[in-house]
Amino acid sequence: MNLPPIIQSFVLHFGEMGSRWGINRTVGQIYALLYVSEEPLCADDIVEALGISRSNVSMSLRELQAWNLVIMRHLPDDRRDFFTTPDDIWQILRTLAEERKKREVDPTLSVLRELLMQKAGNEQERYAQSRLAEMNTLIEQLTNWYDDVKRLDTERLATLLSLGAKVTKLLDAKDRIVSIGRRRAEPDER
Amino acid sequence: MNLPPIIQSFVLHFGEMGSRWGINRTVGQIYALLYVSEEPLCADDIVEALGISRSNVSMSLRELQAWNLVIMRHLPDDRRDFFTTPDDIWQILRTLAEERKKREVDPTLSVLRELLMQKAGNEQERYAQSRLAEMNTLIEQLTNWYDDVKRLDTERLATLLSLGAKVTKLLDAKDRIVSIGRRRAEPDER
DNA sequence: CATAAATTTCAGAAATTTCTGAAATTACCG
DNA sequence: CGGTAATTTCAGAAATTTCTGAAATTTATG
Repeated sequence: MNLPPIIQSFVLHFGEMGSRWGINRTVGQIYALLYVSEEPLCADDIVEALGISRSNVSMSLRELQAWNLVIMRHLPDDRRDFFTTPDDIWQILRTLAEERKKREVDPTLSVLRELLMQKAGNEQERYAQSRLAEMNTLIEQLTNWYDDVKRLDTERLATLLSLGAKVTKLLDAKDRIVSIGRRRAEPDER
Repeated sequence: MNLPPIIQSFVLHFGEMGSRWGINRTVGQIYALLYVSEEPLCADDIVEALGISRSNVSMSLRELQAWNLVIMRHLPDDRRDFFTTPDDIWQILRTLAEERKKREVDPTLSVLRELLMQKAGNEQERYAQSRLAEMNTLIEQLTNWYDDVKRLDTERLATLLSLGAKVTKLLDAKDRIVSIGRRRAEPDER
């Protein structure tokens, strides 16, 4: 591996974190490299930059494509495939959330629903089902919230984020304001 | 493994999902078993239920304790350690979020900050740093939001969730209401 | 359609992670 | 203390995942 120091550190870090994030080292390194590269890279660029085998690059790129985390591009008069990450980091975040949900949450939700349809055979199973029901409800609340929020454009999403918990205070304030509005004048919104 | 069918399916599912969630099969199975068990279990109960070695149970419980996902309890006149999960699933969610942040996000944030302090050696590194800066900003926004929201009590958190994207609409509405309030009367809140 | 370039596939090697059984340690009790 | 039950540690075995090189396939071109 022969990269400028800052880039190398970043690439190595992503490689090490890979296992915690459910991807492997090479996939993490390739992603990091593409993320900080201004121009799209072809497979052999990656081989050279990271010092890994061509076939490993091929399989790892395939993995990244399955995650929708990289974009394949073509240059005129060049039949090689080139790869980049999207420029917009908010878009990357959305993709990441979507794919992780698909892989890490949806299968569990579907198992929970199936197990909740079954008839408990004894007291032990009845208790277990009550716990599964709690988990199911929680995950449904979270995914409903997520489905709602993911449709926001970036600007509104950023607003929502910057508000954080203040939202609930705003809600309280809004209730008071509405009641003041009702007392003193008829607002044109409910 | 000899468990009632519903519990067995749930335990096996958590085991399979384990690798996607960054824990291993046994840890996933033990957690699932404890989660659906009404009474605390001791290590030998787990050995028997899951058909795995005593030492594996010991190491996996240690791992779950490191994640703060299980609680150790003692029964009178019994020197064995018993284990359960917290009853409150919202509390479980908070713990999970906290621990995943600690393991999956914080190390990256710290690397990003360090790399952003360094002086770029060339144009390639300058571009890379601009990308790192974007990532750093995004992660900071997300973690600030998280730090804010995690302090909410369960009721307010549930309210926030159920609102979802409607929050931004409420904000718009609130602006209009406030302006109406201002025009027609002096509200006692800003 | 022959050739060449690029990419993918895949069997087995290498590396890593997980699991076990035996031994060591700890905690408690009379 | 000495004994016993419970737990932990850890070296190596087993299982799984990752990686490679060689061969096969795909794609474009004259």
